[in-house]
Amino acid sequence: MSTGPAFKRLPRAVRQQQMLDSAVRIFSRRGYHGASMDEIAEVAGISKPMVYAYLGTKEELFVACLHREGTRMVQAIAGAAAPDLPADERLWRGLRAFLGFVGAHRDGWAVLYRQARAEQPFARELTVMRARLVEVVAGMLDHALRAEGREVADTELEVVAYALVGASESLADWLADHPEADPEKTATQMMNVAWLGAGQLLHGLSWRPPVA
Amino acid sequence: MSTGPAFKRLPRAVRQQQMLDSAVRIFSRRGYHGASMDEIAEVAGISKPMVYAYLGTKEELFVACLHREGTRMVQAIAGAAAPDLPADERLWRGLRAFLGFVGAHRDGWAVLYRQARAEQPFARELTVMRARLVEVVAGMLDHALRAEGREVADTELEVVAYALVGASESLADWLADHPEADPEKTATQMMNVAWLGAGQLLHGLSWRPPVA
Amino acid sequence: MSTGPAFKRLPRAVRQQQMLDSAVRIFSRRGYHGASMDEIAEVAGISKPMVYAYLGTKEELFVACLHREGTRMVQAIAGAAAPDLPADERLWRGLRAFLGFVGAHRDGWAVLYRQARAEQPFARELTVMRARLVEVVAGMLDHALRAEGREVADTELEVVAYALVGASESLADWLADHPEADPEKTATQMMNVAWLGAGQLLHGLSWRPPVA
Amino acid sequence: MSTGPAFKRLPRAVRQQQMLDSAVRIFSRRGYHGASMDEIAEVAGISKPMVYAYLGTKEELFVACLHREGTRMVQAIAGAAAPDLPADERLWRGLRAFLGFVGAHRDGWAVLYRQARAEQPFARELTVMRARLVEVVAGMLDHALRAEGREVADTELEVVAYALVGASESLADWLADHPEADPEKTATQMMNVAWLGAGQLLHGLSWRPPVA
DNA sequence: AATGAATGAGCTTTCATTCAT
DNA sequence: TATGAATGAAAGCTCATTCAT
Repeated sequence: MSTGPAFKRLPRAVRQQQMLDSAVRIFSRRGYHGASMDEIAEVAGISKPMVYAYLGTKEELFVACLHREGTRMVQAIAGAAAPDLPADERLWRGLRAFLGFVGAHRDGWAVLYRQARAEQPFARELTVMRARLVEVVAGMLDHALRAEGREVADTELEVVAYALVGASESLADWLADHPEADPEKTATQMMNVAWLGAGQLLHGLSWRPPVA
Repeated sequence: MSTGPAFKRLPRAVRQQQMLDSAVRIFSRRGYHGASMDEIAEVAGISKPMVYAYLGTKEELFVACLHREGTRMVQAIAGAAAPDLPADERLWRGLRAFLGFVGAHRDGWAVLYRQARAEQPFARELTVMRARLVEVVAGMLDHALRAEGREVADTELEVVAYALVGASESLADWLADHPEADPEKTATQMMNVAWLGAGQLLHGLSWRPPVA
Repeated sequence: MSTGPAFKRLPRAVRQQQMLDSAVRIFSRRGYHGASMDEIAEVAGISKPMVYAYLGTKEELFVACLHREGTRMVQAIAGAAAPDLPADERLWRGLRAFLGFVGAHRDGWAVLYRQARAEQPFARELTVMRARLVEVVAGMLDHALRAEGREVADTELEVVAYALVGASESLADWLADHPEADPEKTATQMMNVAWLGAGQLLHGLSWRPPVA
Repeated sequence: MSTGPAFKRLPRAVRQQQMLDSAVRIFSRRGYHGASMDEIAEVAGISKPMVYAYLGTKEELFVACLHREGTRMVQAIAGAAAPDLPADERLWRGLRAFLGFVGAHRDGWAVLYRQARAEQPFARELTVMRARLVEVVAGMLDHALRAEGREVADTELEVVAYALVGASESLADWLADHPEADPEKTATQMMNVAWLGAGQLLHGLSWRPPVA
């Protein structure tokens, strides 16, 4: 007597992952509008009504993709920046994780993200996503400030964090368009701007990654 | 024998601008795919075939919008940053001009840009556009560097410029979502990150805009 | 539990035939350009997207019609002219079959054919079709020649066959415009010209169909 | 003092011929539907409203082309076949004139004709045109018959003439598709079929053009 | 659970044709 | 006379989405 049904048909969870996999592939390759439910279903090796049954409309399907990939990314970053390190080290690790992730999924995350930015219906999901990131970064900064016994208004912190996140997203985009570029090096350069600022860069200073 | 405005049979040049105006509005409001040529024509107060006659296909029309708005923006920025000022002053002016422009055309440039990134066919136009911006920013930095007798590889400059532009774009986005925010103040904060870097910010330093 | 006809959800093969039937009707009635996919779908009792799903674009649909009707016709003719009869008998039977077929499908084949000649994209299909016919006729002639121990260059045969086919097509056209005319009699007259030639006709000779 | 107006603008008749010239060019090159009034006007070096003013709608314009070219052709043929020659000689001259004409206007007449056959609205004009030809041919045959003291029903004559005309048209078409072919030779072969008939050809007879 | 059959709705694009100057 | 400006109307094609089996 088995502990569960015999799955001649694959179990629901597995099927869903297959669908998401192919959806991510197609959305990335063709863009949100260029992708057709037909092709997605075909690539998933399944019939269209199944896709609707499991993951809802095209919009919902895209959100699901966004969600899954975004969660993976946030985890990758959060996992990299241990809270008990100095601020610059944490920032560096976070950045490296972020750009590393994007570099490794050049055709996945970055493109989905780009698509999402273009369409209003995904604003909500994006906002949530970005909020998590900003929160992480702002947390780092706040932590460091408190360690020095100083304090800053929340909105100011948010704007700074937002700028940092924005710059990183931009570089992520740039990475997606430059397959030959090295994420590690790009992260270093970003760190230079972010940590030292253009002013000091111009005066010859530069930041170097700690030796691992 | 009134010399008053004739509402029909306008000369080509005038009609074209009307069309572009309407197209920018609609593309921004609905997105590239969401926009229909019907609506664009209607808002322009003209029939569809005229749009095709004067500005070509939807794709070409979008490129035309991108081109016009992009050119305006670049001019606004380049005009603001006089070449004979110190680097931080130039950067500041450029930033302020950029965020000011975006703030003033909240429904124009930023949205078009976002749309364009999502669709392959506009890659070319975008590359050109961005190249101009990056060139302006990189030019500022390069100028400052040479003044100090130092030199940096082009790609490095490009990445830094890219990060700065990206951070600004991000804040532009943030501005678009926070109508109550003050562009001037946002520019100042951005300048802080960009010029001083997070490191110094954390140590209590801060940059202040020069008194006009 | 009726086994009566279901009017919806028919299997693909059936629908395709319905579509082709309707397409042939409409193309013949309105001409290739005059025909609209809308009307074809409507007459087939189905929605437009199905037509596209099963038979492709308008051009492909027309080719499919041409192909189906042409094949039917060639079969009718080839089946009529048994290879072991004398040449004139075979020619006669072929002719009769051809004009009979056209007479029976007055609104089908002849009109499609006429349409196809006018449009470049169908040249290929037409060439193939006509080649089959010419081949059949040339085959008859060649067979007869060899039986007499003589031989003629292929191109000459082709031209003669072409002329015969052309004359027949012309009469087919004439039939289409004279609904009261008798295909059988027309075939006899054609046979007179084709077999005896105008020269002998003028001298009082005439050819009579063999008593069946 | 000039005997007429000074034509800074070309006189109407000349303009019309220019338009017809370019119309024939475009109709032949693109087909009736593929041709656009825009292109015709452009090629004629004139504005569209002028075309409408001078030659009416697209349909009327096409009929005008058909008419002019058809008339030229009929004249060429009628002029070639002098009535006081023996029947075969007249037939031969007519044929040669016809195929010669078509060969010389490969992109003109044959293509217009092909187009016209495909569209109902031109049936009338075509009927008239063909009637003139059939009349000419039937006249030749009738003349020859009467010379021998015999007589044939009109419809029979018409069918025979029709077959001959049809065969010739077919070969004209064939010529249009085979630019390398020699009209003279094609005419000879046609004459063989038409005059001697397939029966005698098969027995080794052949007709030769009279030495000029 | 799974799918082939089916469609409503909409979009871009083109063209013959006519005003108004 | 001559033309740039303007449009009504329609057609081909695609797609997300849902029945009926």
